[in-house]
Amino acid sequence: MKYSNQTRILVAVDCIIFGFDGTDYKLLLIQRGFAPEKEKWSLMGGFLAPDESLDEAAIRILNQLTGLHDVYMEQMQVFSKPDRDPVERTIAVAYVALIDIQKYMQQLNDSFHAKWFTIQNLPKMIFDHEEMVEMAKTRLRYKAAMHPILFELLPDKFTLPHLQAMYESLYDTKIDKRNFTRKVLSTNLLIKEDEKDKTNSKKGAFFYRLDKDKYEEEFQNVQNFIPRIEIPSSSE
Amino acid sequence: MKYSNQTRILVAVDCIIFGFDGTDYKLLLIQRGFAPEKEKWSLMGGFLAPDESLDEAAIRILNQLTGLHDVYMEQMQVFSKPDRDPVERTIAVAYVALIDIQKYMQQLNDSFHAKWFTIQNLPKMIFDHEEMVEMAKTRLRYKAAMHPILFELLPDKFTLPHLQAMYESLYDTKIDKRNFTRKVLSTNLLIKEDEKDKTNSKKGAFFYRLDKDKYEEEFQNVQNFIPRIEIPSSSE
DNA sequence: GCAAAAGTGTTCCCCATACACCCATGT
DNA sequence: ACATGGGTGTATGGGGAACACTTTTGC
Repeated sequence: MKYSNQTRILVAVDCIIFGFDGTDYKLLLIQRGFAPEKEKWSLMGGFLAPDESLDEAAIRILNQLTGLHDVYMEQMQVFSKPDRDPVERTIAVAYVALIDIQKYMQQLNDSFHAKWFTIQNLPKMIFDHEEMVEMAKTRLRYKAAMHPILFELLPDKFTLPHLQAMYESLYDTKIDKRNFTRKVLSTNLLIKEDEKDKTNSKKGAFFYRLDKDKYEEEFQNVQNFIPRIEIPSSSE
Repeated sequence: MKYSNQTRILVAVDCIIFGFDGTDYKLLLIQRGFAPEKEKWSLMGGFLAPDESLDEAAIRILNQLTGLHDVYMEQMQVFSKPDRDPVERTIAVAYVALIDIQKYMQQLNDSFHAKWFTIQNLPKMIFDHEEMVEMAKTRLRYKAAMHPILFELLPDKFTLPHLQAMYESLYDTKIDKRNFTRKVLSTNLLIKEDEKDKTNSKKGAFFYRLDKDKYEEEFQNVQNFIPRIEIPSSSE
């Protein structure tokens, strides 16, 4: 039995994939090799299959491109303007993924002609993908101000200056390192390693790693990572 | 031209409609008069039409039931388990609406057999609608702790005790009225009227109304309406 | 020995909380 | 006059922000 007289619609999933390279936020895009909008860049996307949920579809699509599993990903919003895809009426469910660029580098699937773009310098994209990215940036800023979500972008071992640079770059602000250190360590989410990272200084900065259990346990707690910032608007 | 070899899917819109009657939070449900799941209650829903966006569909569907325009409504999340609707594969985009019960009372469309339920005492619902409602409650608590969203549930004129009761009920807590008053008034979102509401006391409580312009301007600012509350988890 | 980044403590101020009494009015 | 809910001020403490010098080590 079916519902009669109703329109069935194509459902796409598009993944907005963020990374951080130590200095800048990056977005992973693929070059579209076919019409329409050949030459323009595109989010990694695909269509919802009959036997999978949207979350499963998003995981599948992300994995096709990056080879990664166990990536932080969440549903953002559906884009549904009737004419957003000129080929056919399609609605697109946008997912946001945060990945550690290092891991991706190792597992890249090159057949998609993917490329990282710094988010201040994005190319023309197809359809409404630019709008999706704008919303994702806004939400990331909104959410990261209150939840320790940016850890998803970090490698397993990272330094406090590295972490601080992520916040400073995301909010385009300078943060006092003493206050930042105190605030971050007071969450007890970080575990100090003995090892140091000497790539950025002669003295070297201690590595930390995330206390995974505590992180998951306390993820929802509202933190206050960013001082005095006008937290950007969000439709959430 | 069309995309070939892809599955088209039915797209539903379901509206989670909250109200507040001065004491309790309410949810507006309709009784399903047809199989499957006859007798159970349901969110107000409908299917996405070919020429409308999801936002438009949600507004249309809400209007059919309540007759209301200009209602606060936002997209929550898509529910997409392959077997969520036994009739046919359907994905459902859940929208959350906040309405002033008084206004609704005047404009109710009775042909849907709609009824308000207090949210502590909800009936069995069809499909995954209970899950949708749970998520909506969680998000409302999450968002209302930081944004002045609950004003959407209030009539044009309301009193401070009325407003306080909304917060106390939502978070199941007692709030000190002096601190609450100070905090709320410090937002400058409220305009005091000369008139008093005498329905709840002999002395009467002053009416306030919302400064609409300021409200829209500052909606995104992160406030801090709820003291010492464990803000409930949210997938946002 | 010097340049360049990492690490570390203290003071102050503001804001959030806790707390109790008087006011207005209908009965 | 009294009961009921409405309205108001103050004192205290904690946490966020501002702020500068020492340490390490590769060159």
